[in-house]
Amino acid sequence: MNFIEELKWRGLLQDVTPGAEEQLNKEMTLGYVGFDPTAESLHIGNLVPVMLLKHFQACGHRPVALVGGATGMVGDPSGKSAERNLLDEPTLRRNQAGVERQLRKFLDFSPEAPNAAVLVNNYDWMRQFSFLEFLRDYGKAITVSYMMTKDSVQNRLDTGISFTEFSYQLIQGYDFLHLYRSLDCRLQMGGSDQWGNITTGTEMVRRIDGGQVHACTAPLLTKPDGRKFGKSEGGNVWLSAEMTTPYKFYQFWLNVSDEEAERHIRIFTMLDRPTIEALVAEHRADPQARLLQRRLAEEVTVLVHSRQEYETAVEASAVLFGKGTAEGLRRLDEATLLAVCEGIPRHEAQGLAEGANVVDFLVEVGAFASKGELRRLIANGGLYLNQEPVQEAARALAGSELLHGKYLLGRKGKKNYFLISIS
RNA sequence: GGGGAGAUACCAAAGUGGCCAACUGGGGCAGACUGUAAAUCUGCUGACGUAAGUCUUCGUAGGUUCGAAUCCUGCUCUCCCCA
Repeated sequence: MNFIEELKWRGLLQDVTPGAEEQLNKEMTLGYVGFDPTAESLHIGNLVPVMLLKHFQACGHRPVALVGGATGMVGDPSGKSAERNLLDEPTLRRNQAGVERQLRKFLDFSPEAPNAAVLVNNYDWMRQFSFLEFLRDYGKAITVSYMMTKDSVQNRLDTGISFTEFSYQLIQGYDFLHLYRSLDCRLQMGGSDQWGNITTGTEMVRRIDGGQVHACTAPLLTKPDGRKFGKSEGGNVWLSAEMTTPYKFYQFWLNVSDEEAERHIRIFTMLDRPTIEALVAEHRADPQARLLQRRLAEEVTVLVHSRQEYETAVEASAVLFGKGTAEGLRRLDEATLLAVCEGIPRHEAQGLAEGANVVDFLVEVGAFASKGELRRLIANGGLYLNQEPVQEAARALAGSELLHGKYLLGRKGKKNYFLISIS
């Protein structure tokens, strides 16, 4: 399988250096992607470069996942409109461990495979560098005017950029040189926002060692309206089950628009071309069945979580979004109810005073942050309890409304559920 | 080193003594329509309060004033020009 061709039809290729394809066709090649540990978990935006590595391996090449323990200490200016605060050391190390653990899951590291994946951390080779040594041996190879031409720097010239973030590309560039020297790694991949940083690397390898290395990038995903990809109601969609429950994760994919679904199924699944084309055709014939969304959600949830967690998410979705009438909900036995609600936010209450006011109660247990907000929501008709709309804010709650005498299933808008359990 | 400009709510950006909890746009949330879609339309978007209203907010610390986001001073940060 030709890697570059594969990326092309999947819509995963934005830029590629001339000669990259020849190199890949010539021999098994090492290629790397860097992940800076800016959070304890990767999010679905990072899934794009992860897929690059997966396809790279599937095409017979050897993927290197680089965790940016060192680069993460400095801060990448790419795509940032302002200087960020540096993460402290303990946070960074915790994040690093989390990211490493996740990366291991996506690639084949089994030692018997000739193209087994490799995991490295640039902190390992950057930490022993002295500042002077780095300046003398590597900083000399790159001119300031070259560094200034990068978009990531240009965009910050008016609003300000520290020397620290300005230097980021040198550190990342050195990574490439290091991997080239130590592993004969010849390709760096990433999102298109990384193009500037990556080419600084290829340039350093060329000027310092006279080596020829290559780069390719994937387009930055945006929603059809141009907004950033990867956020859903209330924030990022994380790969960690603790930070984004598998249910929410599944729901995110199930909710993508038709347009996005057609693009995403090529990007985020390993399904082959005929399979995908058939699915797309079938979906277009009967869009309301949302076949594409279902399949996409299945593939990605199974990849990131597991088959079992996927199945739980499907069951929960069926109950919450099916013909979920109030009576249907009451008929569920307690175990099923709890299983269904596993992935949704949960709040504990110390007991329910008979006749307690809805607004006061929900804010008290922490389901909502502000009474004003909740009142507005109710006035708009957006609050449901046990699948029935709440008409007025002053309504009182009765103990008889509780499911199994201790649960209250709330819903904000069409799809945001929460469960309150009362002891 | 010298001179100039600036810091406003999630972001962008008005406001230059009371009419400002702060125009507007984006984002976000909700409603209608639908397919848990897109597009469109509508409402909301500091906290508390049914409301009248009260409280906290315009980089930061003080000051002037009956009254400040708006005026003055110190501090922090940013940008531009000259050297």
